[in-house]
Amino acid sequence: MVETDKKRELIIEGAIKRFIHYGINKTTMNEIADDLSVSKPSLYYYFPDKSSLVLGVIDKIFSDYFELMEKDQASKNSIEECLGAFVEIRHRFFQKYYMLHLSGGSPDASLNSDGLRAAFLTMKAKNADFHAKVLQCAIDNGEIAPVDALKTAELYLDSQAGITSLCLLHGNKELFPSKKEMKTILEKQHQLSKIFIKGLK
Amino acid sequence: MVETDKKRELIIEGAIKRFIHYGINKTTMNEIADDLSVSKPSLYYYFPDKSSLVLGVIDKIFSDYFELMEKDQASKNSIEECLGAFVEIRHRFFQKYYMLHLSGGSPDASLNSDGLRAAFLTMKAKNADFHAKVLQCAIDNGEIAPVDALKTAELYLDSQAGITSLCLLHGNKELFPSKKEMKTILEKQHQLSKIFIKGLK
DNA sequence: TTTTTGACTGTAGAAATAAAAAAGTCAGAA
DNA sequence: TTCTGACTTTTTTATTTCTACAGTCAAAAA
Repeated sequence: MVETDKKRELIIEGAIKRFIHYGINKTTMNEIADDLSVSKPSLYYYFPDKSSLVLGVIDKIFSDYFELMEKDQASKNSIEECLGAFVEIRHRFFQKYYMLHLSGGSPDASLNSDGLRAAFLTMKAKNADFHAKVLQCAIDNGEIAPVDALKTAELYLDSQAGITSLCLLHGNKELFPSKKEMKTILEKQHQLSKIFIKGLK
Repeated sequence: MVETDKKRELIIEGAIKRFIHYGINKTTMNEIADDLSVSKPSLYYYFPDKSSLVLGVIDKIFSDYFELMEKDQASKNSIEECLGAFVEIRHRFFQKYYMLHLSGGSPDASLNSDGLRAAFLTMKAKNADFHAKVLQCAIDNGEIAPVDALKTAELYLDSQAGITSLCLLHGNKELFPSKKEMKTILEKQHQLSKIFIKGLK
């Protein structure tokens, strides 16, 4: 059974490589299989369908994300420092996995199955919980004034994601945002983040 | 010539009525003409093409918007009160003219001609200037700390528009946002607005 | 001269259809 | 238990046809 899990991981990693370059919809099960030098039915032996594979991919990516976030949190001592670092982490993940359209609703119909939508909402909730925890720490430390930590974390994340969503909407309609757009997003997120935290004091 | 301007206004108002219900793309020049009991070439006598008419419509709507904003500003004395009232005004306009997709980039290809895009950017800049003016007042009053008023106004408006953009992206994919979504947007905008202003003190 | 119109044209987008590609299955081999 | 070649079914894409709309014009009305 441990061998099976290993194979599953291998397939997920192979899928991610393709997804990063071509997106989910433009990657076929055959391509993933060929990359790994196995047949398509082998893939279907480990994953009942493509959606399940994508689900596995999303789980993997977010597990990496949360691991990184938690590791980074430990090394920071002020809430400003902490959230500033988080902006950077989110930005890196956003850039790396942009083709998977993991941020926000599905622009094209990449992830529109019920299962994927649900998984994505779970991750969003987990992210909100994580940020709420960080805010609660800051409240307990007296760094910021007492507020509903979860509600505030959700608003904070919405404001951050809103910036991204807005910039992409206005920006060039290429399939990939330009270097300059990316920089603008990052800067605005940092600025907004700073003002937001200050507004919580 | 004053008669001509009157006719133009009448056409614009007729066009707005149709646009509000069916959107720009699903409204034909013939329908607008029929509503006004004139022929299509009459419309083309006053407007060289449909884009020009849409441009006229946009000018009218934003002129109403800015008029209302300026009137409202006069009756408020704190920056919190002022921006809170502005959130409400923007929300009303957003709701009323939703079908024109005036907020953010063109979701479907409603306004994609160069001229319309330019007009829209002009309005956005005007709005930023207006909000910058309000912020500058607050700075001069000592209500908030000194900052680059224009840059801050732009960030503020982006954060507000970002909330809208994000909620619409996640929400139901009907052609019109639900009552509940609208309420959520408004609430989040108010909350974010309050924290933002507090963060500027 | 200014404004309006009926009758027209070319084009852009919708609808329909055909072709291609990809998801998913299965009997059987390793 | 894990894997495969050969297959079927569904989805996507490309192509064509058709329709409805934007925009024009010569001429009439004001």
